[in-house]
This record gives sequence, structure tokens and C-alpha cells, in this order.
Amino acid sequence: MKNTSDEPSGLRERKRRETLGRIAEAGLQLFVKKGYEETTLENIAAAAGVSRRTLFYYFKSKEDILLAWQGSGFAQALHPTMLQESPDQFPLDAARECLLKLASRLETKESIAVDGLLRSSEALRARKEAAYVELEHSLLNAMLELWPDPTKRNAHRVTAMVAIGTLRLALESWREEGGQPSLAHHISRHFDLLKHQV
Amino acid sequence: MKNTSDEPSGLRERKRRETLGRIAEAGLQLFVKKGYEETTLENIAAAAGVSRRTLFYYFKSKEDILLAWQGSGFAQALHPTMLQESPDQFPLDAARECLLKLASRLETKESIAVDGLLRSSEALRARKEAAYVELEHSLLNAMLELWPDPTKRNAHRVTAMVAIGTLRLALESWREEGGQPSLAHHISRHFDLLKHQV
DNA sequence: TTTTAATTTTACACTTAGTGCAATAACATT
DNA sequence: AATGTTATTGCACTAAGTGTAAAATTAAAA
Repeated sequence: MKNTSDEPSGLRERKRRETLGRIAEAGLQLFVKKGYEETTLENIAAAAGVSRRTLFYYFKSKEDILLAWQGSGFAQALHPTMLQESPDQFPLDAARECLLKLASRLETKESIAVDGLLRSSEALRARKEAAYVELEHSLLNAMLELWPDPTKRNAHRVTAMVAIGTLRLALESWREEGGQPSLAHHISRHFDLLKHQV
Repeated sequence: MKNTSDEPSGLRERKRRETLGRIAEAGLQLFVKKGYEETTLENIAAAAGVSRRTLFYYFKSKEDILLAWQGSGFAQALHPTMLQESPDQFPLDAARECLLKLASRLETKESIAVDGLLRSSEALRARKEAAYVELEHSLLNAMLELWPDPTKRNAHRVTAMVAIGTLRLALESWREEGGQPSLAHHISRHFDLLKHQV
């Protein structure tokens, strides 16, 4: 009979998670060491102790093996974290606070390594930009729960776009300046710029 | 001796342009008819009366054949059009005017067809988002020429981000509502929303 | 425990995008 | 006409990704 609970915890599930982890780790390690293009799926499969075909059982593409590391859970945490904000503020201010709380997740070794790799080809750079649009959607959905006014949908879209766009610029600037000072600082400064420009 | 002028106009150049055009048109036509993934480079080469290998002499990838149609020259026109704006306005207002002037370029049959195709796969959707970031850079460069104040670089970045982001949302909304009313109208409305939200 | 069902892993053959290389054809210049 | 330059092609090759079906592993039922 099928197990309908959320998290089955048998041997099968454990091995599954282990294999998934081995593949993701072997992938990231090789990408960092040899470069993304220079690493073949054959390489990853060998390092993970699995057949090439099995890679596609766990990931739908080579890119996905890299993207699995993106943002250290930033994307997953965005929605719930935003929901914790009080609705007694302007949406943009709430978004700002939320992003500040999550900033540390983007300051990890993995995040930085992955970000470097995401610059190494057109296709990967494009994926990175697309990821921001995903964040925008997560943020928008949380906003729609916090301020459930159907007539403000477009306004919220604009707010989410501005907030995530500001995060993107802050990250860029943080990197350009070699991680100095903290990312949170850059985010704050960029949100301040916003008020003066718009 | 080498021809150093900008636009050589011999037989060679004419044929070159013709071949380029044939490939791009054959590609778009087949993509629309059969779908992007379902169209092979073999198909396009045959339809353009050229060898598969020659495709790579003109385009560096299959995606590029499609992306050549993106925006009907919007990207190329952005910089020069922005430069025509008067510096006696707020940068964001100038950007708004500029985008309104260019809006019609996105309302063409080709733009709409390409946009549809760009939704058909993850990789293509990602390319589309990346294209907006390119626009952002073009706009930023023009702004830096119009208001050459090196201390305002980050401010201008924010402005360019907001302007192009607004364009993106306006385009989305315009499409959702079936092209009604004009794109320019949607752009205006979204820029108005901005003032209220930020 | 044995049997049966579901899931995971693998091998193999195949398609297609993209690259390197070198030969040939077409155009341009002297 | 001879020479150089650019465009076109064929061929062989690498690597990503898919379809299929068999084998191995784990879970559940008897």
C-alpha cells in the first residue's frame, strides 16, 4: 500500500536522500574544481558512484545539479519569512525587512561559489536572472496573503518587482566591493536610494 | 586590401545578409509551425537551403536563431532613443518617456510570436528574463551619458532597474489582457502605480 | 518466510546540439 | 590571370538528454 504521509522514513527514503546529496555534492565540487562546461555528467556519475542514467532520475538536467545549490534555501524561506511581517506597514517596507532578515543565507560559501559558476556561460547567467523572477513570484504570493485586496494585485506586483530588483542590485554591489560591508548594509543602502529616485 | 568602412556593399555582403535573413526566417517559421524543440537544425538548414554546418557560421546556437527576432530592434533602439531625452527631467521620467516612444516595437506580429515561443521551455524563459537585464544595461549606459555624475552610478542603476522592471510588468499585463488597450497605456499605468508604491 | 508489488538502478541504443578541422568554392584585389 | 580572403561544406567527434526494458533493491502482503 502506498505511503501517503509527507515524509516516509524507511531505508528507501534514506538512501534516496543520500544518493541525491552525493550527486549534488559531487557535481558542485567538480564544477568548482574544473569548471561547469569542463565537467561531464560522466564525471559526476563516477564521483557519486552511480550510473550516468541515474543522474537523470534525480535531476532533469546538468544545470539542475548546479541550481540545486542556489541561494542556500533563500527561495524556500522567502514566502514563510514574509508572512511573519506585520501588515501594519507599507508593503515595500515589509519586503525590505524580510529581505534583510534573509540576507545571511546569501552570504554562505556555497552561495558565493555557485554565483561565480553562474557567470561562466550565457545559459547559466540567464538561469540566474530567471531565478530572481521566481523570487518575485514568491514574494508576491506572500504579499497577497498579507494584504488580501484583489484590487491591488498590480500594485503588489510592482512592489515585489522593485523589492527583488533592489535585492539583485544590492547583491551585485556587495560582490563588486568584495563582500564589504555586510550584504544587509548594501540592501539597506539600495532601498534608501529607491526613495530618492522614484 | 581590407575594406575598413563600416558597411561594405559588394556582392559578398549582400549574399551574406540574404543568407542570414533566410536562416532567421526559416527558423522562426518552423518554430512557429512545429514548436521550438520539435524543430531541428537539420530542418532549418534544409528550409534555408544551406548546410547544417553553415548555421553555426551565422548563429552561435539554435537559441540565437530565435532570439534574433526578439523585440524587433527594441534593444538596439533603446540607447539612442534615450539619448534624445532632455536631461532637464528626473531620470525616471525620461526613461518613462523613452519607453513609451519605443512601445510600438513590441506590438509587432513577430515580437508576439517570439514571446509565445519563449514561454515553451525553461531555458528559453530564462533567456527572456536575461534579455531584460540587457535592456537595463543599455538604459543605464544612456543615462550615464545624459547625467554624467559618477557619484550617482548606483542611483542610476536603481532607476534603470525600476524602469525596465516596470516595462516587463506592463508587457505581462498587456498580454494577459489580450493586447487591450495599447501597450503604451499599460506602461503609463504601471509607472503611475510606481509612484504610489515606493 | 515466501510471494508479490513498487521503486530504484542500470545498460543500450538513439537523437540532437554544438565543435574542430580541413578541403573546396565563391568573391575580391592586384 | 594570379593571389588572397571569406563563405560553404563534409566528416568525425563529444556530450546532453530520452526511450525502453531488464535487473536489482526495498516494501508490503500472504
